[in-house]
Amino acid sequence: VDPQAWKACAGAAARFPAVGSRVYYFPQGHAEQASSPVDIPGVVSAGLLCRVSAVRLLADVDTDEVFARISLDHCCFRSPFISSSTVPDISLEEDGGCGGFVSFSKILTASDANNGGGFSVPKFCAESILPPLNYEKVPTVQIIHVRDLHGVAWSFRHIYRGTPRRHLLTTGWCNFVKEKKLVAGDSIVFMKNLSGQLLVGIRRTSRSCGLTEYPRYYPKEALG
Amino acid sequence: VDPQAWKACAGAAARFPAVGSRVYYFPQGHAEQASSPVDIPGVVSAGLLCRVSAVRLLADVDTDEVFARISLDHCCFRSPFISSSTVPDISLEEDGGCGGFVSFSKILTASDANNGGGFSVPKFCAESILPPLNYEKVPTVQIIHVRDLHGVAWSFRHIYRGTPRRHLLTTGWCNFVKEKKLVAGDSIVFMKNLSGQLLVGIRRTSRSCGLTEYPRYYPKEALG
DNA sequence: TTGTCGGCCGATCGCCGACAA
DNA sequence: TTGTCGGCGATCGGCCGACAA
Repeated sequence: VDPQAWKACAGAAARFPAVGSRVYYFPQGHAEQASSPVDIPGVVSAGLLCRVSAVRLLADVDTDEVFARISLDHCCFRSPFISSSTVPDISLEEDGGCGGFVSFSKILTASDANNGGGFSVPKFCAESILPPLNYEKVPTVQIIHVRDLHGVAWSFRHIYRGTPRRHLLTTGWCNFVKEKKLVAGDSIVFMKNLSGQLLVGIRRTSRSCGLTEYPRYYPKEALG
Repeated sequence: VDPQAWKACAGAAARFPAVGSRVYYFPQGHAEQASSPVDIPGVVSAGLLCRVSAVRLLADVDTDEVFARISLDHCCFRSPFISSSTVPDISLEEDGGCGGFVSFSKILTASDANNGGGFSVPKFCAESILPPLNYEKVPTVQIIHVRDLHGVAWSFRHIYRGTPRRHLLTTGWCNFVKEKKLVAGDSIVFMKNLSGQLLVGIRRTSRSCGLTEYPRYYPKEALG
């Protein structure tokens, strides 16, 4: 995915090593996070000096969560290594300035995540990222087109209404919440890239990982 | 699952070998149906004489489709073997009479499978399997409780109405259709076992295997 | 500035008898 | 006997401004 979008979604604390830098690989730390068991005979807790041969910035195809795949080289050891998005204490790769790429993240409130309602867009986010509205027309409304990190297109009705006036996303929003399985506490990241295209990313609260809601089997009594 | 329920769902043509009988195992036929590749070095197309050591009657946990797991013994070869529900030309195991176990199957019509409507219960099915209604009360209605082959309980509102009168399942039915992903052309099997308990099974049309419906991402234009 | 609430209006769900195959 | 249809009432989704934090 786009590196700037990746960083906006991963958050300011996200770090990953530069390609070519030397890092220590600790199987212990890997095993604690990996879903498949890690067992490399002869490698003990001391750590293994490696060279970073590649870093790929990716987004989970199901959850949209961003992560980095960091490939390591060793004399007799080569393995893909999936890190979490926050890997502190490793050398930082920085680019020079944001260069017109802007992003804004908001933690979803209960009202945002209720499928009954829309999404309250903070004023700063609307004015800095969303296309400008024609405030002379009433209702003051437009359809915005956004792509997620996988390139899938979404549209939202963006309206400026209420007393006092505020920015809201209505039609299209609840469908997005449903599809992405968002809950209150998750964050949404709105971004505008250099071409002016809108992107949307997701940062989930740890509690919402892998949660699944099963429908009910037992209808209520319904005697006529 | 209950052997009689299994047979009612598999259909009259279903056959499986008796335990202890001798059968030939053809890797070719197995490989054509298996989802995982079958590769047994040294076994060629000639077939392998085996003894049936066990037959288990099962229902797929996702689709409710019934199948038989037939275990085979050979001098130096033992493997679980999953057959389809129809395995002709193998010895037939028969039990003596139905002994009070009754079943009725119906192919779902468009009206049955439309989530808008209910299910038209054929008169013979209602009178031979469903609990008797009190026809003196109006509306003539009851809630029936049914278990699927996995033991999951479902309830349906069973009403006798319309001109001319007919049996219908209404409340609860459309939820069942949704959960089981039934489409027109699939069959539903209603059964009553020796204890008078109601069971429900499913036989799917081949076309509906593994079909998945994805929701739409793009809401229609909705300018106010 | 923005989170939550109740009102309200329109769309949809799903129960109904009519009618014909 | 039963499949399909249009009608229609109840429910729900979701858009709205009011109001207060």
